[in-house]
Amino acid sequence: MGNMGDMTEPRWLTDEEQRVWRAYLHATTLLEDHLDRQLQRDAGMPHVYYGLLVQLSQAPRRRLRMTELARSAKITRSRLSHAIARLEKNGWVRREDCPSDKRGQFAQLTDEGVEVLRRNAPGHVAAVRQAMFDRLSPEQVEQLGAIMRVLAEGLEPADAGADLPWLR
Amino acid sequence: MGNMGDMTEPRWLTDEEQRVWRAYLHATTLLEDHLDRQLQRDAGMPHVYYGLLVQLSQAPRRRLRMTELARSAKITRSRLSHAIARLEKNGWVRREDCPSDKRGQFAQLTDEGVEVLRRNAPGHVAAVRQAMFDRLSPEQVEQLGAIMRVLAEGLEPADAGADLPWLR
DNA sequence: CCTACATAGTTCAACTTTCAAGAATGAGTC
DNA sequence: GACTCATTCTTGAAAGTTGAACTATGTAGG
Repeated sequence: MGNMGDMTEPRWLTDEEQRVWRAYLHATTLLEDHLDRQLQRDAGMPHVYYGLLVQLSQAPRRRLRMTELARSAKITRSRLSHAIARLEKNGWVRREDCPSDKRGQFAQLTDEGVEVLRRNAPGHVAAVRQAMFDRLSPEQVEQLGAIMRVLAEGLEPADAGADLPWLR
Repeated sequence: MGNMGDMTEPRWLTDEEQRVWRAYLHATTLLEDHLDRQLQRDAGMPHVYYGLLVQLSQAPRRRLRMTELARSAKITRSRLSHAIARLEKNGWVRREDCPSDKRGQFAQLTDEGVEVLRRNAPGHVAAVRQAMFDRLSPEQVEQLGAIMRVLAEGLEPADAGADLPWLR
């Protein structure tokens, strides 16, 4: 059932495409693992959690609504709830009620959280630089940026509209 | 302690580098989530597990030693043990003792496993194609391949030698 | 006000991943 | 053989993630 009514042979990947796809998977998993370990070791949290602190640090009053933070970090609200609970236990984030909407919560970066970022940002930037920017030519950096923007665009509004492009 | 003796101001990312880095994180997480959901929905397993079946399907006799499979899939042996246990419960993989090394185990793809792949490969390829290759120009595909190969190289021998490049 | 429905965030259970042991076998040396 | 150390794979507990169900509040229409 499902898509079995499609008689056409699927368009397999060419050899070149397969090579690129594997290189992509290979490199992205290695890099994510590398950063995860670096941050787990130095800062005591996974990469995603670190990203949450960064987002908060750049927000006005160093705080964001949960939904907003989830959206900008590309994670589910459920995952964010767990993550913030953990970061709160660490003392790096505090929750605050939203006055204008009693359902709402702000996640706010504490001074301790700022300090954790201050202490770990150099090491993290160094890791990113060493893994990526020190190895690519300026042209490649530009190409990578363009490519990643295209890919993100294709997945952004995500599932909605993906099958119905005329509704965009 | 650690790297606090370093008095030099860390080399922060330029604006352009930051944009590229964010685009990279953004696109890679969206894509991985997308494929995970596609495969979870259609094949009942996460992307990594699907990758294990693919690796096995391409190996001689459709089987690989655990360590070999872990290495080629870039995951720890521990993680692989758990994963294979789960796939075995599904009936898609079977374990076999290695005659020449009594510590060793083969993971072998079952006929059922082959069938699962056969059924899901078209959908998966379509997802990959739609997310990546249908959106990039041939030049971009080539550029992406080159870039990813460079990044992988830098992380490949991984932690060993990373801090001691003169030992390579 | 009341109903119906939408939105914000949390919680629970099932599942996956990680990390630190641990059990068994292999390999080298005396 | 006995000792030591390395390698292979597994296990168990803790941490993280997911998807669905749930609570509470907001919003629109009668």
